[in-house]
Amino acid sequence: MSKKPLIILTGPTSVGKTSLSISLAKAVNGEIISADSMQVYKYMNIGTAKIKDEEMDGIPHYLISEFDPDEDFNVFKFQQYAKKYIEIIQEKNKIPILVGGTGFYIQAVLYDIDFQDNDSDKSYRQELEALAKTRGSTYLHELLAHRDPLSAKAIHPNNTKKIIRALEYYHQTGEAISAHNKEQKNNESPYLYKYFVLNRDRAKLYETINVRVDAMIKNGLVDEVKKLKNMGYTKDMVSMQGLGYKEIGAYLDGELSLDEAIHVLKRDTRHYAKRQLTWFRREKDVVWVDKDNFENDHAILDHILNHLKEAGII
RNA sequence: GGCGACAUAGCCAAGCGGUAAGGCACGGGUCUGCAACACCCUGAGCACCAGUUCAAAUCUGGUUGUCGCCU
Repeated sequence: MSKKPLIILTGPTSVGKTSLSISLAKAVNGEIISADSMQVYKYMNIGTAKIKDEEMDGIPHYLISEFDPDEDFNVFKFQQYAKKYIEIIQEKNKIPILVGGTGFYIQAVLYDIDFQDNDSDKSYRQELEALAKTRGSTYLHELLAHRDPLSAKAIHPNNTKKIIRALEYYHQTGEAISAHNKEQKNNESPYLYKYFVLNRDRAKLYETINVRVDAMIKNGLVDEVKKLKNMGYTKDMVSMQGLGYKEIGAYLDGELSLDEAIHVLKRDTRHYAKRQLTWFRREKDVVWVDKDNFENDHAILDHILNHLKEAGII
C-alpha cells in the first residue's frame, strides 16, 4: 500500500500559521487538523489565539474546542484523534493538513510513535510524587539509575517530571523507556509528507508577540480567564497552565499586578517561541520557510505549493 | 557655582584589601503520555588616570559622568 499524503504547517507562536493554513487548504483541497495542545479546549479562545469560525472560511477544522478544560489531554490522546481524523479526511479524498505549534504532537503523528495504552494505575505515580517531595528528586534519580541506567544518564537529576515518567514506564511495562525510545526513534513515517516550518526574523517575531499579547488584553483576556475560574476550572489543570491563563490567573489571585502579569506573559511567550524553534531545528526533513524572504503570503503559498508538487503530494 | 552621594555584564545587584555571589534578559540545548510542561548550558575583571601595598573592585588623590540638595 502506498503512503498517503500529509501536509504539516508549523512554526513558532505568532508567525502567522493560521491565515496561511486557510489559503493552503483551499489551494490543495485539504482539511485542517489542529496540532495545538491548548486550542483543543473549549472556552479558551482569546488566550490561545484560536481561529474564529468565520475565519475558517468553510474549511473543516478538527481538534479545536473539542474538550472541556478539566479533561486530561495528552500526546497519546492527540495521536489517537488525529489518526482518526486523518482517515476521515482521506475518505473524502482530501488532504489532511496538520497545523499548529506543538512539535511533540506533530512528531507523535508523523512517526506514528507507539505509546503503550497503560494509564490504569495512578497509585504508583502518586507514590513517586510523594517520594519526590520527601526525599528529593536525586533519590528518584538514583532509583532510576538502578532500573534503567541509560535513562538515568540521559535525564538530569533535577528533572523530576521526566524521572517519574521513566520510573512509571518501567513499573508498568518492565522495560526501560530508554530502550523503547531508541527503538521508536528509527520509525519511518507512514505518510508521504512535507513538513513546513514558517519562521521569520527573531526580533520581528518577538515584536509581533508583544503586540499580540497587548491585543489579547484589549480583547478581553482577563474576562475570559475570570469566566473560566468562575466555571470552576482551577490552576492545577493542564489547560489553566497554558500561556495567558497562568499569568492572568496569577493576577486574578492577587499574586501579580496586571502590568506585571502582562510583562511575564510576553516574556514567557517569547521563551516558548524560542523553545519551539529549538524543537523544529532537530526535526529531520523540515522545509524552513522564512517569511522575510517573500513579498507576501501569496508568494509563500506558491513556494509551498511548488514543494508539494515536487513531492508528488498534489 | 557650592555641598553630598553614587559609578561592578544588556538590566537589577552582592562584595568593603587576597584574586568578581546571585537574579532577570539575550543566546544555545534536552525532550517519545501533563509538552503553551519540565529541565540543562552560557557572559564581565569592576568609569578613567595616577598612587599606597607582596596583593585593590575594595584604600588615597585627581579626571569624567549620573543623581540629590543648596545659592
